[in-house]
Amino acid sequence: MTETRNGDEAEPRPAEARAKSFQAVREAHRNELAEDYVELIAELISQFGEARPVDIAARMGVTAPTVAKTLDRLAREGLVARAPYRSVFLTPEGAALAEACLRRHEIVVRFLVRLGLDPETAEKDAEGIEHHVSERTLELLRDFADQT
Amino acid sequence: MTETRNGDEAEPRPAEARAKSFQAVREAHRNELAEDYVELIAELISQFGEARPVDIAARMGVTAPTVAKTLDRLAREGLVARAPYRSVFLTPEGAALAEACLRRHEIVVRFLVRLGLDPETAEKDAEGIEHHVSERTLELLRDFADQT
DNA sequence: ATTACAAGTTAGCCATGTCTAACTTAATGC
DNA sequence: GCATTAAGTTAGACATGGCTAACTTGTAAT
Repeated sequence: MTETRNGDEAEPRPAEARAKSFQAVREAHRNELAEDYVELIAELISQFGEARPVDIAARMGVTAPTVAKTLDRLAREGLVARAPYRSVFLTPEGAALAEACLRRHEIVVRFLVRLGLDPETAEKDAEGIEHHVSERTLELLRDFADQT
Repeated sequence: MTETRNGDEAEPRPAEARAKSFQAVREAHRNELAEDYVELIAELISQFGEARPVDIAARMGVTAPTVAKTLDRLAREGLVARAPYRSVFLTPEGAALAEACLRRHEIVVRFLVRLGLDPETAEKDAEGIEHHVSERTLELLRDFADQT
């Protein structure tokens, strides 16, 4: 039996298309942490001149060893540069990614606020949403936010 | 040195608030898979009368053993009921969760389409976004989508 | 009734992301 | 300059969510 189906009904949505969507979400999840880190690191650097693991930990809401492990991965991936017992810095690629993320983040926040959400909740929701917004959707959100 | 800071500048956003946002996102991620499964199972049941692991696998874009493992977890959590070599069904809690998710999913899709996105991309983006939308935001999206 | 094939399961591997506990290094204050 | 303490690292545990390979079960067709 392959998918008992009464033939004349319209296919709600092909199985493979859905599979692709879910695969894309999983893919997004894999990048998500990296994006949050470089975004935060960029911010810390512009605020304090450096990004220390302890500050990252406080803002990400995780412990220091978790930060260390993640930074190792990001270094492996060429997004950050680090030396033992020193602050973290972004590579050019890391900086580029951070900038793109920051831009996207701000668009999402601006959109949500424009929609009528309070800034605090907007920040919170944006944190989750931003990684799942396609380029096309981002444009639309921007247009909406920029509407007079 | 605790957070070198020049004192008179306004705090961009308190560290603990951000930590909370990220923790919320991680929390959402933990529920995400469960929600996607019950949502899909509900749909398969209404379409075909039953939800078979093989159909779930095809639509989630994963292999059968992965589905089996996940279904075991969902059963442990009381969301689905299953017997060896049989189709899967939802418990009352599972059905309730599925309904809530479906409702949310549709609002997000409707909103995106209303915004000007093509239905296919809307479905795709919704899959990622829906799990990160607060109740308040959902209301706003609904209002926007329902606007004449 | 047997056989063959599709579906489901089990076992075991791997990477990720979290944690705690224990240790090392660096910097600060006296 | 030495001791104290904060920051960073290392080791090791655990859960999750993927996978492949190999086995079992159920069913459909001859």
